Amino acid sequence: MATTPPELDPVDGCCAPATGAGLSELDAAALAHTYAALADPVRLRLLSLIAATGEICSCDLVAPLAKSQPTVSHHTKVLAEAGLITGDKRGRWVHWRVAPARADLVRDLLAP
Amino acid sequence: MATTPPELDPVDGCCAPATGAGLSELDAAALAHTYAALADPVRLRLLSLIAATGEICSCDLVAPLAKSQPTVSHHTKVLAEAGLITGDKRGRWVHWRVAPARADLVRDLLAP
DNA sequence: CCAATAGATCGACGATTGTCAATGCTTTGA
DNA sequence: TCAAAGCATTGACAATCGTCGATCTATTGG
Repeated sequence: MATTPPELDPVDGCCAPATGAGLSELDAAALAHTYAALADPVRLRLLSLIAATGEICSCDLVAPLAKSQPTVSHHTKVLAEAGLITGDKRGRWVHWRVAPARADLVRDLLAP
Repeated sequence: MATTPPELDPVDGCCAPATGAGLSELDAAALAHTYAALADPVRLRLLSLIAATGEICSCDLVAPLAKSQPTVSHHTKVLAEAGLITGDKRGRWVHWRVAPARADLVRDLLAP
């Protein structure tokens, strides 16, 4: 390794400065968005409740999480926007499930 | 559903208040801490650079990430505190590597 | 010993986030 | 048709976070 730092040009004013190896900035942003959805204890417990029950209604999430209804609604929205869960409204209730395409991933994410 | 929240006592000094299924609050907090470390695009690119090179010095991280030196230092600290990377100081430089115990995990986390 | 360099820490700033009370919308049951 | 229930949205607030300039510490080379 160089005893003198390689001094790649600081920023060439234009495009992504040749990160060379590693994640692209786009991939990094997308990944970070997913991990941000998992970066909250309440959301992790929420997700694990959904994963454990297979399907659960929002009204049955408020009590175990010990959070207000708007707060639970907020967290389900974040997880849904990250594509980790999907909810379908049947009558008065919204039933949440792990997004099918992400089922395996979610299982791994909850027990790493 | 109870219209009144069950009023679990915030913490009963003892055990996890019957979440029933799912993650314990302790496990959730620990997991969330790890995912929080991954919830930033710059840290993900930083981690992928370390993973790609096997070992890299801080001075070689500033340019590819296009962030100031204090910012890079901050991010390496966050990743290290999450146990994802370890750095050893050799002379004037700190060399960063993926934490050996987490190598497999990190590989999966970067290519999910 | 001194000047230079790698890196950490501090202080400050704007931006984002988690939370709840209040309110609005929609669907059901009577 | 009406009251109630499930859920979303809004607005506000404190707390946390990402970033950088300035500064401090430690190590090297001369």
